[in-house]
Amino acid sequence: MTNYPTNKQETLSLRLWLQLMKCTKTIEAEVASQFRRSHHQSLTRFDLLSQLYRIGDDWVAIGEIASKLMASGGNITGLLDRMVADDLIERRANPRDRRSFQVRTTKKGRDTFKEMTNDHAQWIEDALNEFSQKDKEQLIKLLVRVRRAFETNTLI
Amino acid sequence: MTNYPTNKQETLSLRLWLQLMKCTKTIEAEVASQFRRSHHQSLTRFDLLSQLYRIGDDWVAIGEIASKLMASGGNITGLLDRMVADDLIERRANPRDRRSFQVRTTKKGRDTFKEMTNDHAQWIEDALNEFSQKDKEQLIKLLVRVRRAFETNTLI
DNA sequence: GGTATTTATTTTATACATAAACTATTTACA
DNA sequence: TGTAAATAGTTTATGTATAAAATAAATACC
Repeated sequence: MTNYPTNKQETLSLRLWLQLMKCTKTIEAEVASQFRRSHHQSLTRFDLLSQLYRIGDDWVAIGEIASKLMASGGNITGLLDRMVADDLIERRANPRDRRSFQVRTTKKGRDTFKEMTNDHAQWIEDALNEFSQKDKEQLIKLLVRVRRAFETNTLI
Repeated sequence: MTNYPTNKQETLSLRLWLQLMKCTKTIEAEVASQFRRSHHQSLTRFDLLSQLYRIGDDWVAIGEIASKLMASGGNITGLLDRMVADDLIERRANPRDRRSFQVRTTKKGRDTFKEMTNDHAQWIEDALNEFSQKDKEQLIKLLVRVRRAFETNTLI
């Protein structure tokens, strides 16, 4: 009796996943709150500006950014609308394909992104400066392995 | 000329944080999508049911769960409303404090949680079974250290 | 015992996430 | 060339997140 699987003996794998999530959420919440306070911008917007920067701050099709953001179509329209309203990006019709639209950062968008990036890098640097290069490298290596394991595992 | 700070030389700390986020998001998206498919439930609901289970599936004040979920007040009311509507939890006035309300899992809520927990543990176990116990333990240790570093750093 | 403060929750407004249905093109190809 | 299929975005519906204001009851304290 009372011998049913306890459901409570957390395996090591499960503990690993829970710690991973907890760690990420803690940092993410902190960074997001800093962005809101210091720049009145969200992490999502920062992410989008990063993608545009990576592309070279040139005109890009909406679908291309959407895929890089892992944002599902329905979401991107409103996000871009709001960012256009705030003059961070501009939108135009694709001259070659009348189904398609393109966006690009404005000067204000680029300036905002630059400030956000600098702050962001500084916060992370400050928080993690106690770690040795070796620790960081090992952690990165393990994280990449975990992600790969998960990706290949779930593609089946 | 063209000698401005490139803003592009990602430090090791930054790379660590980006990999951490990428890893977590990948797994989280997968788990969330499985929960939706298999149980028509969200990660947030699973999280809430977990907290209730941890407490012993007894009546708990709404504020207490809210704090454990790191959900900000305004959010919890709607979440609970929907879960009550789905008969996963029940709500009552606190007999001792007329400002306060309490919630508790229903039988359906407990059953749902049990099924979700089993599936969840299985998915994680399957995905991470290639890792040695030593790797997992080390990763957990590092993650806890990272989180601590961040928590203490930002409390200042 | 009455008033100020604190506490518990809800309401409101806004942002962001997903999925599914829809519109307007473009492309493939018979 | 005409029609089916694919593609690009938007719209709609719903769920989840934040912050700030509102409501109501309990507590503190003079």
